[in-house]
Amino acid sequence: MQPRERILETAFTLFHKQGYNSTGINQIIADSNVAKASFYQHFKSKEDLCVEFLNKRHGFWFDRLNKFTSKSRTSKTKILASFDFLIAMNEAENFRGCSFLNLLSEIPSDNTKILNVIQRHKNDLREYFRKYLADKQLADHIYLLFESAIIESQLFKSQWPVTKSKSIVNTIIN
Amino acid sequence: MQPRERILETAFTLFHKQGYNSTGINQIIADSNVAKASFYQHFKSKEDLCVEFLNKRHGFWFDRLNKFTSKSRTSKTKILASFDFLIAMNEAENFRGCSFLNLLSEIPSDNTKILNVIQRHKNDLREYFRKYLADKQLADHIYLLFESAIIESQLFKSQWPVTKSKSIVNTIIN
DNA sequence: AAATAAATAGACAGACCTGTCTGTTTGTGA
DNA sequence: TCACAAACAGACAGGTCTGTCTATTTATTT
Repeated sequence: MQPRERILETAFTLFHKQGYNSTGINQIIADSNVAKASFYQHFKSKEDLCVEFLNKRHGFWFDRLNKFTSKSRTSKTKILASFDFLIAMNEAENFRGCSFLNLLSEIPSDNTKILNVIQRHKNDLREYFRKYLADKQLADHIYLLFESAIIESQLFKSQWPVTKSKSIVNTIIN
Repeated sequence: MQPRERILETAFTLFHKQGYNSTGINQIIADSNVAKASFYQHFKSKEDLCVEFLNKRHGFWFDRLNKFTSKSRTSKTKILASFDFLIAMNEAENFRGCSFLNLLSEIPSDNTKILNVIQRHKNDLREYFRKYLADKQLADHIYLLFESAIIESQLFKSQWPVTKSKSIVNTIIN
């Protein structure tokens, strides 16, 4: 594997596991067996790597979501399966929550470059629910419960917010 | 004002405005006109100060919430007013979101000391809604929408998630 | 085989951070 | 007035961080 990909792979793991500010360039290059000069040949700064990480995570996350829900046929079952996807992700990633929301709290609020990537990701998620539902109000309602499910399960290190959100969605959806 | 209080006052402002990791001890003591030795006489570490900051913020936040909703008489209007409180806070604090949720993303996930304080705060908020509603499922539903309203308005730097959540709550509440 | 590009190791600058320490000044109560 | 405690200023240790630099080695291409 090429150095650039090794770096992205390592950043993908470490940024999500440890957070952005707690992960230094030195650890990234050590773990990916790359020289520091090579790193700065491929990425002009740590912030640059962060943007690429978020883009990679964006693709990864939606791919997995779509794969996970692909078995479901109806809109309703697809949406309910999306909550099951959250449960699976919490399990697989030890309740580390959403990389995008975590970064939102880590960056200064005037960092528009990264903020834009985060907003784009969440807009796509909002659109994901709107795609399946004619009732846009209902779609937003579900989007808000979905976001809560993510952040609250991270906070309480428990699946109850997801299962509760899912059961609420099950009743409000027609 | 005594040094200890000056420190807490400064930390209260800076931690919320800049975040925990972006605020150094040196800035705190400079802004509060206190010697470094004095700081470490009152707080054994930065983490120690962080816990006290969260406790102060907890009291501050619930005080303001209760004051803001005190005019409302019924459970329903009190709950709806709680969302108006969020709007006012976003306005006053420039969409910086919830200090507790922000810290959740900043600390390593094994920091149980701070995590406990965060969980306690959110449990109290969950209890706040349960206090007004016999239907505990409904109370949790509102709690989840309330949390979404906080985090999403911070994310989009916009009040729409709050007004949308509020209007949803207005329809699901009896 | 020679030339060019890419990757390597790792020292270094310059700036931050937390926490400790020394020594001085101020304030208060006996 | 004397003693004691509290706050002061600020140097310092020891560690972190990002990003730059030199100099060497490996690959690839012509």
